[in-house]
Amino acid sequence: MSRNEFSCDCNVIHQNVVDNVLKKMPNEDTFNKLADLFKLIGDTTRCRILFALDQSEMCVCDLANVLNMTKSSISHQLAVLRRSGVVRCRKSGKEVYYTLDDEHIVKLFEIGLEHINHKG
Amino acid sequence: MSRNEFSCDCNVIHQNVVDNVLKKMPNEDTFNKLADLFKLIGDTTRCRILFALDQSEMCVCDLANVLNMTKSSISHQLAVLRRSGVVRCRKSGKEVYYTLDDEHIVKLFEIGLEHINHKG
DNA sequence: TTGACAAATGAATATCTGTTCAACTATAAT
DNA sequence: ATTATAGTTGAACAGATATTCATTTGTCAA
Repeated sequence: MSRNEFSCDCNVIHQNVVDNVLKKMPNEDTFNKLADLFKLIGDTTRCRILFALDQSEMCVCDLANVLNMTKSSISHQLAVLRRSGVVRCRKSGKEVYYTLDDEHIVKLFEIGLEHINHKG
Repeated sequence: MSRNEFSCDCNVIHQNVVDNVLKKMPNEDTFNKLADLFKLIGDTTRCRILFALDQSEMCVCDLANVLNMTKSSISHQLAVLRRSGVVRCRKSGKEVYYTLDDEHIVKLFEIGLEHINHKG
């Protein structure tokens, strides 16, 4: 009957509360996607890359200079961001130019900054 | 002159772009705080805890049942959330009741979900 | 064609982080 | 007092992840 097999090591104390919350909770897949989204921008390097790209389209070398990091590590992170569909790239000669491909991220940044300035 | 000592392994390709972006970029401390905030909600378990607490105040046992996890792991995560000031607790008898202490987080969830439903 | 440079990539390393396990505290009930 | 339960905590472990290093690809210039 209970959806808890053996993972939970205690009995329910407030059954009605638990049932009510369970009814309203999104499914596991939704939480995984949501957490993945925040994990994506929950890294200083990627935060800075996205902020930089929000200001201007840039090639990997430019980004490496702005962030003061190696091209390789930037490239690795750009690959992550590309796979997640938040940045797009365009090749021109030897250089590869990156741009933001998702405006939701900027919105999240704005609220995040608001939160930070509001608290400590 | 350049703020890049030896960390960056390439020369600037578009100096004006780099300079412009550098001027607009927030400082390192801001990025760390921002990334920490997103890291905090960038975990499935913590996401689910916060969602649950947004529905109703709950004790650790209730949460353990809702998430189908051990009390210990829930308690560890609650400690993280407490330290970051997003949840608050209230003791009553043997039980400890947790509530949300930050409405910004819920806002972030909303935009995150919007993004997820919009994309895949 | 050769050399130089931008970028990507795979493997290895180091670090970080979530869960488990065991021990402990505190409160309530018998 | 003793027992049971709610919750916390620290250490250990396992899995994830960011950076480094070495190598490779592709493009431009000489």
